Amino acid sequence: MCTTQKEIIEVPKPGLRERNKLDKISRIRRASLELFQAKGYDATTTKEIAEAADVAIGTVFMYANDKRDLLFLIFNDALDGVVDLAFSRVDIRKPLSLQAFEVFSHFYAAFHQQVLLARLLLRELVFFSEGKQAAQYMENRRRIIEELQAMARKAIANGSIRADGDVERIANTFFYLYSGEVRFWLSDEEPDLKKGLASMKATFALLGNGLGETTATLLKKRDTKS
Amino acid sequence: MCTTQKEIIEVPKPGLRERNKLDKISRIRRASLELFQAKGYDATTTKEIAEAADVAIGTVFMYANDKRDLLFLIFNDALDGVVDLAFSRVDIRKPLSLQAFEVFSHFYAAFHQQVLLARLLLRELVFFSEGKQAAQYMENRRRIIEELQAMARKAIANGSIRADGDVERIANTFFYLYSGEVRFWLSDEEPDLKKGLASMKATFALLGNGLGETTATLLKKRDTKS
DNA sequence: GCCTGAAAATGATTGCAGTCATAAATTATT
DNA sequence: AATAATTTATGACTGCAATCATTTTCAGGC
Repeated sequence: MCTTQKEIIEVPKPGLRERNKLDKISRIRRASLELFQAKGYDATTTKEIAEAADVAIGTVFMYANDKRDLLFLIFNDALDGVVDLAFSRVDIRKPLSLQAFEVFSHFYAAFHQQVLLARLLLRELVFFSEGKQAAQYMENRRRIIEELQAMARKAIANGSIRADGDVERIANTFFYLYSGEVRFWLSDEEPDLKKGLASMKATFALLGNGLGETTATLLKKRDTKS
Repeated sequence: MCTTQKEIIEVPKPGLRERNKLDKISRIRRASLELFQAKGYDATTTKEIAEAADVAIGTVFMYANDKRDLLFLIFNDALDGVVDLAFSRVDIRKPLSLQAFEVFSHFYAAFHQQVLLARLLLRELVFFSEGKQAAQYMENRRRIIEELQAMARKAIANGSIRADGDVERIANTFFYLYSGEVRFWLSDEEPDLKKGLASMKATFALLGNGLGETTATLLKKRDTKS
């Protein structure tokens, strides 16, 4: 029976070693979160975290390349979930800029519950991270951009945005604007969720409408054709 | 003669103390630059910098709050100059997105000469810096945004962009796009100046033209009117 | 030229992030 | 069941960033 079951289910055996490992990581994450919240990031020492997690200091640095990597360890799983949720709710009938806004608003909601840590996360987050956990974060970001590209592609197929657009550029542009907006929002002492969202929405709309530099040209062309 | 001269020129006397100070700062800057370039940022110790600059370690931390602040110390003066140059060359007859592109292209040129350090600078640079030198950098950024706003205002007066635009939002938007673009560019192993500039130009043009979400609406309105 | 207060400079010291040689725990092999 | 191989865990230790009590240097008043 047992052997049969083993053969039927493909990946059912986490293995003792693996389970121990995950348990330790989990304890480190919890300890980091609690101590960072209670004492602040700088005031918390990695040794304290190790003690609270009941592991040796060396173990902490097995799962986080350095202290800042612990911030990613804390957020990564949660953010993966947010990405899933955010993109499962897009409505491709809406204007693309609004779709993008709604996607990113989920991130705002998540960050708003952890302003202090979110601020630190974004402070430490940069294009050139190297930590184990930061790598997962980067992967997450790649996914976001990919999904945005898919949205842009559909919008073009839809005819809801101009057809000459480069989906990669469009996706990156939304991401750059989001990055700027969210940092600006979090740089406030006590970030206001509604205000932050309104600002991002307006900025996305600006991209949607454009500055109007070519409007004149566009109208002229049409006149000539018709 | 001397006393007369003293009275004529308003701020001619730097004072010995001030001169010593500036000299020390200058030596620290030079030593930091040389060592960071020669050995890399992480491999260089602050003690080495102090020795090379012929000052005590404590003195280094009088003029830089921390090690990352030294990066700003290195770049600040140069960047101030770049800002001056960049904005002195704007041609308000061109499309706003092109003006902005030309402004930021000066930064690309500057960073291109110091890719490694520029990467580090932008890695360490964030919205929430606190160092003495970082503060100067922030001030610099404020100036950039202000100038961008002025450019947007003129463009509206010009009639070269839609009049309903919020200049603050427009300026921020350009800055966010630049920030994203420049980081993406520098994240490449060996950043290509032309490619980087072309990418920023295209992204700015996208903002200028918009995604075309409202084009249909716009044309319809016009048809109704005429 | 001397005195006093203030600003700048110093470097021994401290506390922490992160390492690494060693050990323990788990899995694989016979 | 014994042994080998591999992965995970450990914590004493190291090197460095950053501090701060003390000393030195300068300016301005008398």
